[in-house]
Amino acid sequence: MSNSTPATIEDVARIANVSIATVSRAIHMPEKVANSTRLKVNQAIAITGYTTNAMARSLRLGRSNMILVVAPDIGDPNFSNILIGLENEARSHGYGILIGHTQNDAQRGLEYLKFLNSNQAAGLILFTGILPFGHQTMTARLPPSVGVFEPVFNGGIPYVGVDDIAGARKAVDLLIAEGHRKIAFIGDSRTRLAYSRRRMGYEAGLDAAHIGADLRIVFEGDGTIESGRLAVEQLFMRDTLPTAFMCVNDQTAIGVMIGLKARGYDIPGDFSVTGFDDVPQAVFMSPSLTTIRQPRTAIGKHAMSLLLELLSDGQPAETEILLRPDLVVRNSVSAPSRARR
Amino acid sequence: MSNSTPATIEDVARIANVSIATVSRAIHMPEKVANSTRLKVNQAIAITGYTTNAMARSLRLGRSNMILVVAPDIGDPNFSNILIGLENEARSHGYGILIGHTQNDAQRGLEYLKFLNSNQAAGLILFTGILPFGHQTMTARLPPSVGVFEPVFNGGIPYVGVDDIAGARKAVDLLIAEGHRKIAFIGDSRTRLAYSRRRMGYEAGLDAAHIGADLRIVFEGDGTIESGRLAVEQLFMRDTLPTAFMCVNDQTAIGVMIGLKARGYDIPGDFSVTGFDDVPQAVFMSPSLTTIRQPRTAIGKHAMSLLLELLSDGQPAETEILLRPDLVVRNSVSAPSRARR
DNA sequence: ATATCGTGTGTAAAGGTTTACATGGTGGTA
DNA sequence: TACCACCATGTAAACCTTTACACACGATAT
Repeated sequence: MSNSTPATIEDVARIANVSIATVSRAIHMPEKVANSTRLKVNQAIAITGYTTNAMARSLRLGRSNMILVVAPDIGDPNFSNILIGLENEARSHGYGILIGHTQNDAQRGLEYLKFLNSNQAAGLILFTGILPFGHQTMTARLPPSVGVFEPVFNGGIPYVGVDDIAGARKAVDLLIAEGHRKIAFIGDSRTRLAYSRRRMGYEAGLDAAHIGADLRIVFEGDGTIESGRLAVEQLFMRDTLPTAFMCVNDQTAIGVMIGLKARGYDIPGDFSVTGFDDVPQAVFMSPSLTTIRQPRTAIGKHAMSLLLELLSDGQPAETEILLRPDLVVRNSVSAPSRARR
Repeated sequence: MSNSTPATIEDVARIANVSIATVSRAIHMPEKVANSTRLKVNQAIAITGYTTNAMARSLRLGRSNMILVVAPDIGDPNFSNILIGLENEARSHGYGILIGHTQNDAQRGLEYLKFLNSNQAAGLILFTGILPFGHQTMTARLPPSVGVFEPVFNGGIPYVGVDDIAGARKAVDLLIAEGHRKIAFIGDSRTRLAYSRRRMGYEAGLDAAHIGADLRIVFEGDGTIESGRLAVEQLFMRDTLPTAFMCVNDQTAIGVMIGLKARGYDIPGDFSVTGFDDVPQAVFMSPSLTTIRQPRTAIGKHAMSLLLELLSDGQPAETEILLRPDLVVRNSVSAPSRARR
């Protein structure tokens, strides 16, 4: 049982006194072999401790049982929970997941492309909105792929994300319900499509409340903590102050809060702040951040099952799955202060 | 170039007008083939876009180019940065990494064991202090393995971690230097060896300062936020109050801070608190947490290079690599209040 | 001149699996 | 009884690579 070399299908066949073909069938197409034979084979498998050599199997089948997951940054706090969803779903279907991160480095992107070309992955999960493989992409044969968070630039790849417009709408509606009318949007329309959509939700909410363009303030940041801080500085300088800051993501919100606190303001007493994503830190901030939660594990699960579907059918059932983001009310929002209203 | 099926070594051989053996040699043992031939082969490779089929290669060689990383929980905030270190180091040596998490579920552990047995991974990185494979472990042939954070129970497996004793010593020394003498240790000696070592650092620090057993308070928790909160409750109930709480990890410290704040105390005015790990949240807490930083990316890098060494040599150069943890001074520690001293 | 050696290349086997095709046996129908 | 269909199983090829071994050729030593 604990021999030096692993048992092969041939060892099993010898012990069960059948051919290797029968062993293979007993494992993968049990209904094709007689009950008595199947029993013998199973016993032999138990005796030898045989497990199918995945290398040989993949070679023969021309596809592996691995899914490559490529993200720009695995350190991203959004990443790990998605990974859990991906991993669970994959494993329960006999697939494993391989991870790679590009750090937006074209060289590394190419390495993954080579990796895919060498047949090491049956499918691909992409976290970036763009294919990380440079211009070679056009000529490359990609395996079945699914995007996460937002559509993949080159098109043709289904994706799983969150309904950003609806999510943003929930945030802005909350602020309006609390009585805010002068609501700033600290955004970032350049890096991610999802971010542009959040802005659309913001605009839609104000439209619905008949709040005119004269009360709208939009600051274009880049989704980082620093850009949130910068937004506060700029708005104070231009003396166009809102009563609430609706931020495109939690990072930006953190920056905004740092900026406001540095100027001695109280949150939410003087200004309300909302985020988007519900990163793990959000609950530990002071005040804890009211934000929009992404159902991360569910996103991972859906993305993987969509991919698995693709792998078996060849045709995606749907090209876009948008999950419902939920409002998480904490302590960074209140009614606008009388003084500033 | 973008044919339907990938180019094989045979396609390259045909175009270069050599045998497949020569192609293989040109790629893997370039010094064995004549310059002119190597040139022809390289051109043919460029034309066909050939990449070695990793499945076939692994099958022939009897080992894969994948490293399996098994952690109890990939959502652990300590995890992702280590992963970055692991991934970078692996990739730069032509290996990819596969990830798995056990959630302390024996069933899943067994699946990974089968996975290893089917030759899909050349090596193993283990995050748990115990082998996650149940009692089958004894009989199993494990590939070369390296532990992270702490030694692996069954022994024989080298590991990379942090010098927990020295790290804890830095924390307790800081508290003592600030003037604290009655320092509680909120610990957890049961789940992880690393945690016991941190306690040893605590004891050693007090010994060195000649602070007697009568001033030492040790609460046995389980390393969770909740256990930190509970520790505060218990100590208040028993009316044995320290001036500082030295916590076995940041989670516990978070709990302690929640407990103290709930009772209306100011940190660090009334009580000082230290953590260990420097999780990403630590900086966002209020007050921000003074803690001991684990060099996570470096740990990942070292663990992987140790494993790669094992894969080529067969013999580990060393069986234990302890990295130096650094004190990160933030705002949760000050001199003890006069009232409580 | 022949023997010896080294260098560069080709031939073919092996690695473990899946599956198209062939085979043999059983039961049913004409 | 003869034929056919079907079912369970076996045989062998194929997937793509690496590498031990054989071979051919030219150079060097005897």
